[in-house]
Amino acid sequence: MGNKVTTAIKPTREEDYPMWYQEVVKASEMAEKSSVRGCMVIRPWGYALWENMVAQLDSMFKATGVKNAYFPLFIPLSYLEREAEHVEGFAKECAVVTHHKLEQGENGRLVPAGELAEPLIVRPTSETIIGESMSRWISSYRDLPLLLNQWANVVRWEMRTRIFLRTSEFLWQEGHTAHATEQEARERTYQMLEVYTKFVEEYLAMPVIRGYKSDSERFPGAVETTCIEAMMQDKKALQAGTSHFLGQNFARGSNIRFQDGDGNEQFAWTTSWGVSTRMIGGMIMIHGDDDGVIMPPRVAPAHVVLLPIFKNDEERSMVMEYVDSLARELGDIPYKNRPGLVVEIDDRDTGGARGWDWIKKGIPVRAEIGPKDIEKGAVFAARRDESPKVRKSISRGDFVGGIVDMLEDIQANLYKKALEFQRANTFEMDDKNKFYDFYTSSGKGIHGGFAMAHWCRSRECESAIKEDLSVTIRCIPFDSREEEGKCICCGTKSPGRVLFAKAY
RNA sequence: CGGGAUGUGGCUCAGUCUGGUAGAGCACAGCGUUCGGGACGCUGGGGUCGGAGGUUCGAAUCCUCUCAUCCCGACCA
Repeated sequence: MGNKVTTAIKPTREEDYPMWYQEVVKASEMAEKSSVRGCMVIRPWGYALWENMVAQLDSMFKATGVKNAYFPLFIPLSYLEREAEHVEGFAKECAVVTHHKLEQGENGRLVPAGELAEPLIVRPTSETIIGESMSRWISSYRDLPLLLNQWANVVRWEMRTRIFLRTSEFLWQEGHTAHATEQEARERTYQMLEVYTKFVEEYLAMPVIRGYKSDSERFPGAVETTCIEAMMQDKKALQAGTSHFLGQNFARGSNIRFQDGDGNEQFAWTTSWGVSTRMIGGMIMIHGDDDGVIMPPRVAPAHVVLLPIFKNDEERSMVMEYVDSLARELGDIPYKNRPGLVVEIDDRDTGGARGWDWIKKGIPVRAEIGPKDIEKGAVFAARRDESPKVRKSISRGDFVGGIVDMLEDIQANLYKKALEFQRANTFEMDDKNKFYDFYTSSGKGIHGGFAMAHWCRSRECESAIKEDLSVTIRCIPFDSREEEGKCICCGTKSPGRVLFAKAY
């Protein structure tokens, strides 16, 4: 009782962060768990967000010369075997198709029949099957570089799943490129990581740290894996995207060869890079509050919801007329990569619950419009990045004229807030005891944060820390300064600091 | 795949120990009163109690089997 603040989402982040996340996803109607084990249903509000993300990323890829294509869902078992580390990495989580039809069995149940000569796996990633095509398409250095991307679903049979963050089936894009030289392939690897960084920071408003993965965290079969890591509000790290330099490993496995200008035959150098629906989970966890999702305006499924208020039919027709014309006016205002603002009109007569539905969904701007506003030629507006109670009367002209600035201001605020949080919870550490305390000290189940600490580069120290604290090396940051130091674990010489954190 | 728990209207659960043939809150529909407000009242729709078998005059409740989900451990965009 008393003056306790009621929140739309229970439990709150502080009370139980993982449960809060589940509730936010449900309450925002973005997605739900499917009756199919480990899979999710992405609902219209969540899928519209994904479509906006896809549209933006797709145009950014194309601007770098990448072209889209589509490859089979099914991959012959033998293809996977072509790269040794790749097999090891993915074999344990493959869905396998062994039959091609169903027959009536005893007691009328359908049973699989028609066993396949060679089982097919459902793609967990497509390096091998795309490599097979590349090997046929490439014969000369003139065919290079080959820059491909596919938007697809993939399946990884996960033990424990979490909606958006880790599901057995998920949506993503996978870029695959082949190059004549090592240097060009490496540059492409970094270039695409930059694209991801730009997208995630400028559109999802998520500040990230770019870096290299340690050997143990590398993509199976890659020579070098780069990544972007973001800090969630529970101070855990989430990998938001990866870009791999594959060397000639997959080219050897898939026989991707070309003749260079001197007539010599060489293996191509390849890359692959991907981001997935997991980013949605990250966006929710980084910006959401105890009232639900907060959508960054630049990717929001809709920008403004208009909430008409009326008591009778007479008021209704007057208010709706005003609301409709306002919606049309807003719909003609271009915003970022979109031709016009997306406006929702919610005229349900469900009392106050109506406004809260949109708060939970995270729409950037709400505007209540009733007879009093119309009289004043105004709207009663609220921003999702402010308390639900903060609502201001703004003249219609100022609202329409200032809406883009308001959206951009929300976008900037979200990024700023997230960056401040990340910085406030990132520490340089040189003392092993302090490091261990950082990740074990009590306090509502949320510990530590990001620790920038020295590491001797040995696998032993890395796994000792993982064993002791469930803390892993998220990346070796690109921009960490040259600095000699002592390994946080064993005390021997270290060439520089790396980013440690608990991770999703 | 090991350890623990749970399956009852759309959701959260009570009822299970001490068998007697299904309940609450929320959500949903209708009507009314309200309302710049997560409102209130009345009325109503919706469940073969995860599934199969057994014990019994009678099973949500007891027994056996089975399936599924969740939490904890080894893997992961």
